[in-house]
Amino acid sequence: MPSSCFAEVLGEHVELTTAERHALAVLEERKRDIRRGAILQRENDPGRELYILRKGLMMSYVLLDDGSRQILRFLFPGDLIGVSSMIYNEAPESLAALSDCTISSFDKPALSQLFVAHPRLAALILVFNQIERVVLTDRLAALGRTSAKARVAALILDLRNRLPTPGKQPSDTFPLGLTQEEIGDATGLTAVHVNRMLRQLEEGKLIAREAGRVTVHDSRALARAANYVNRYEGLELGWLPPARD
Amino acid sequence: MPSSCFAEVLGEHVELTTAERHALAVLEERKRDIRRGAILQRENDPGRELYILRKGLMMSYVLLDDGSRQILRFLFPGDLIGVSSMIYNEAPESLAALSDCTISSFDKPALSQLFVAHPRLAALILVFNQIERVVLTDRLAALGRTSAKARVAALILDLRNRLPTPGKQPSDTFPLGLTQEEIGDATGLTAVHVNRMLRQLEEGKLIAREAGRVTVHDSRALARAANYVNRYEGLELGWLPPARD
DNA sequence: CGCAAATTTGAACGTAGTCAACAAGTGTGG
DNA sequence: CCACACTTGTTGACTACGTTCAAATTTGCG
Repeated sequence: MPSSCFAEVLGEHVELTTAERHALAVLEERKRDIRRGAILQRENDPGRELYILRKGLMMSYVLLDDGSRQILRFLFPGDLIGVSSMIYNEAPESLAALSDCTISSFDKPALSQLFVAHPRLAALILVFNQIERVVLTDRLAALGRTSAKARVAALILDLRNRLPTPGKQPSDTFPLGLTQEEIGDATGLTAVHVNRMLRQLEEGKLIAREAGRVTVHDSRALARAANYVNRYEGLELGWLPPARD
Repeated sequence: MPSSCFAEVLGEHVELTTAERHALAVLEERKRDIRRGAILQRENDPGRELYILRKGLMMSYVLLDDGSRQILRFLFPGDLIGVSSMIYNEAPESLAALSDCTISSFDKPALSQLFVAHPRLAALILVFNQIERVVLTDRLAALGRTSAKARVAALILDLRNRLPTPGKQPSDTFPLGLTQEEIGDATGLTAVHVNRMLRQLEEGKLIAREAGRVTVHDSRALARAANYVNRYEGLELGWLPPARD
C-alpha cells in the first residue's frame, strides 16, 4: 500500500526500492484538506513550500495587468507542485483548487536532502519536469498556431487522459469539472467562443455533453483535430542512475 | 579561464568548487562547429545526445501537420539543450542553428553520473529547468492573452537581455539576427503582421531600426507594453544542497 | 552584377472578441 | 421547502484584430 501519491506516479515508470519509497513517504507525512476555490499560493508571494496533490483538481495560473487570466496547467493527484516558485523570491504563478482537494506540503530542505540521498529520484524529478515542459510547449504551439476548435479539442483529450478513474484506464465519459470561462482561460479564448466550439464539436459528433459530463465519441478524429500527443507515454529511462539501497 | 560555458552560467549564481568545475568541464570536452541553418536534432528522431551551446544563436521548434512552425525557444551560449528529447524515444522538438554555432555534446550516462557525484549541480540543473519553464509560461500567457504588439515587444526585450555582449551588460542596440518570419513563428503571428507591429513600435518611438540592428529607445514603455519580467533575476537559492569537495 | 530571400504596403476577408439579453442551474437563507 | 440571488451557459448581432493574397521594393549574397 503506497503511502505516497507521488511515489505511486514514479512507480509506474521504475521499480522503486524500499529506501526510495521511504524517502518519498517523508514528503507526504503532513496532509491537509483545502476547499474548492481556495488559493494555495498567490503570484508574487514568497514560495516557501512545495506541495504534492493527493486528491482533487487544481490549476496554476497567472493574472495579467489588464485583469485577464491565463491558466498554465491543470494539476492532478500525484503531481509535485510549486517547484518553480521555490527558486524565486516571489512566486511566478498562483495555485488554486478547482475542487475540494487534499494536499501534502514540505519545505525546500526536504527536496534538497532528497537530491543528496537519492540521485535516481532526483533524475526522476528532472524527468517529470521535462514532461511538464513538453506539455507546456505543446500548448504553446496550440495557442500560437492552431484554431480555437483544435485547442478546445486538445483540452478535452488531455482531461480524458489525466483525470483519475476508478480503474486507471481513462474513461470516455467524465465530468468536465471546469466552467467554460476556465476552459477559455486555459485555451486563450473567451467563454462565449468556447461555448460555440463545444457546440461545434458536439454537432460534428466528436463529443456529447449532458449534465456537466462529457463523452468522447471519436477520439481519433478529436486527436487529429487537436494535434494531440500523450506526453506521459513513450519515455526512455534506461539512462537513469542506479537506485540507492 | 573557464573551460565550460555552462559552468560560467551556473557560476553566476553560486560559487563552484574545483570538483564541480571539473565535472562540468567533462561535459564540454568535445567541441563542434555547425553552420547557420543546420539541424542538430529533428523532431521524432531519437534524442541520443545532450548539447551545450558555446557560441551562436539556435532555436527549438515544432512543425504542425498543416506545415506551420512554432518556435519554442531561442537558445544562447551556456544553455543546456536536448534534455526534453533525452527522456523520450522520439524527440518532441527540433533544434536548429540560426547563426554559425559552436556546440559541445555528451551522452545520457554523463548526465546521470553528474547527478550521482554532484547533487548540488543536479539541483542547479533543476533550477535552470524551472527558469526555462517559467519563461515558457510567460510566453504561453503572452500568446493566450496579449496583443500582437505586446508579443513582439516582449521578444525584443528578451533578445536584448539574453544576447551576449562584449561587456556582459545588455546593450540597447543589437543585431536582430532573426527574419520577420522567424519572429512570427515565435510569437504566433504572420510575417506580414510582425512587420506592421515593428513599424508601430518604431512610430511610437519605442524602438528604432536600421541595417538589421534594433535599438531599444524606451525599455520602460516596452516592458509595460509587453508584461515582461526578466526570469533570470530574483532567484532564491539558499536551499541548495552543500557542494561536494 | 544578378538573383533569391526578406521586407514593405494595400485591400479584402474571416476568426474570434465584444456586448447584450435571456435561460438554466446552483446554492443559500428565510 | 421555497424564494431569491448569483453564477454559468446559450444565442444573436456587430466589431476588430490579425490573416491572406498579391505586388512592389529592398537587402544580402554568390
